[in-house]
Amino acid sequence: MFSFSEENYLKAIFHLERKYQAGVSTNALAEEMDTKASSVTDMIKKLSEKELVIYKKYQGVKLSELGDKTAIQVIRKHRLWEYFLVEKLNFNWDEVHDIAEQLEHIKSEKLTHELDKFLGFPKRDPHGDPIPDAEGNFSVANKMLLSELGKAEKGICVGVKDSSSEFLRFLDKNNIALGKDIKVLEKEAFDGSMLILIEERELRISQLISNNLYIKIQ
Amino acid sequence: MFSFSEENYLKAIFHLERKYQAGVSTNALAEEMDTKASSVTDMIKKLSEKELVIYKKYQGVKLSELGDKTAIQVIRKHRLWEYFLVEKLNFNWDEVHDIAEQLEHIKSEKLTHELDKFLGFPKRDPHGDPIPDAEGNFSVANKMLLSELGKAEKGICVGVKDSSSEFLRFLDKNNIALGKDIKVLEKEAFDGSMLILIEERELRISQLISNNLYIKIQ
DNA sequence: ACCTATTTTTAGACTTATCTAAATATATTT
DNA sequence: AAATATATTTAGATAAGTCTAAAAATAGGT
Ligand SMILES: [Mn+2]
Ligand SMILES: [Mn+2]
Ligand SMILES: [Mn+2]
Ligand SMILES: [Mn+2]
Repeated sequence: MFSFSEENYLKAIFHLERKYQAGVSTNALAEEMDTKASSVTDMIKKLSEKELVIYKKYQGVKLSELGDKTAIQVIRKHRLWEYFLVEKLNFNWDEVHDIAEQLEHIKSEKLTHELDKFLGFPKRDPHGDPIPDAEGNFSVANKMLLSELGKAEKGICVGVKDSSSEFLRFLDKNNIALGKDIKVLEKEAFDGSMLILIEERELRISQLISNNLYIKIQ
Repeated sequence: MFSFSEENYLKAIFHLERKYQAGVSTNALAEEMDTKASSVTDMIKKLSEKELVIYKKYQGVKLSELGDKTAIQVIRKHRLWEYFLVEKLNFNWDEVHDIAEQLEHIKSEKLTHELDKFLGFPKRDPHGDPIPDAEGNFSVANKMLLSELGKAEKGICVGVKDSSSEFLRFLDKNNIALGKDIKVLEKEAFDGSMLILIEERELRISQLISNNLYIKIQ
């Protein structure tokens, strides 16, 4: 159907549309895809010919209905495979992204569906991101960033915003994991750092950390 | 490491070397790869530059040690994924080949190993073909073709030579499956057809069928 | 040994996806 | 409103993998 490269562009546009709640600029896409603006223009033209995106010169790009649907299916596969790797093959959550980048391009609707069934139709991937169902519906969670919580407020850790290996291993090292209760004990106005209580341990974390942890309030 | 196309060529050369027990000709490879001889020559040159094959103009091609090792790893992944699809995801044995053709190119040694472990280190794929271990060792079985059996001889069905959907579905329809006992009741000299006994049922099969079923004698 | 048929290679072209450098359009400042 | 800066597109090139058509090498038959 579509090439790996086309699928990767669609996915990138999908994420950038949500990030900036607007059309996606050539430069933003070049940055996200780690490529040059001229390459992006070329690809956008091709995606536009295939009716996957809506594109007007110099005006940025956005996904068509078909492009959106296609991007979601790629994301669905990515997250299902990540879940598979962690839950069935003993991978750690910081090791799965690159492999899922490959697996997300495998073409077989039956495979995707049977994998989903085999995994018990999981709702979230190892990083707390929602796994769209076969129809493309995401289950939305009312999560917020830990940095938005005030003193004495608490919630459950439900996701990470940054899912780089570096950040995930930092969390591992400090025993921060999805599903754990977190309570804000102190909040430092000067640098945004906070003292949190997690599993009876007190831990001081910088704002960079609290800005990348999603919390659900009960 | 290597491209999908390169890996597919290596695999094809590997299979043809065994099929003809000799160097592989450009035309044979073109036929196997479903492409043109000129494309084969181009690719062979590239593989030769990368030291994956030994090639002398007009003299055919054979795998180097590195090429052999690489081909075996691709075959290992192909067969492990086929096993996974049948044993864990409820695929029928005639549905898995095309998906495995995609999955065999996923690059991650850890993934291959963890998958192998998860599956219980299976020795054979759903078609009875041996799955090489991490070091590339195949377990050899002393199988023979059903067509080579004489009247009153018997054995266990352990593999298929042709693993096309058409053949596999024919076997399904006639309740022929790996692991079943087969006894030759009659053998017709005229057309090579035979009457076999399989699970208390008598079945007449043409030589085309008996030529594509592997049997192990007790 | 020569002629012919077959196999294999080469030459030149095309597609996809990328790049650099240059041109053009849009946005921001003065 | 003009000048300048930034963003985007175009032009032309490259690499991988394929193709067709033509040339060259090998194999077979007499
Ligand atoms: Mn990921
Ligand atoms: Mn994820
Ligand atoms: Mn197969
Ligand atoms: Mn197989």
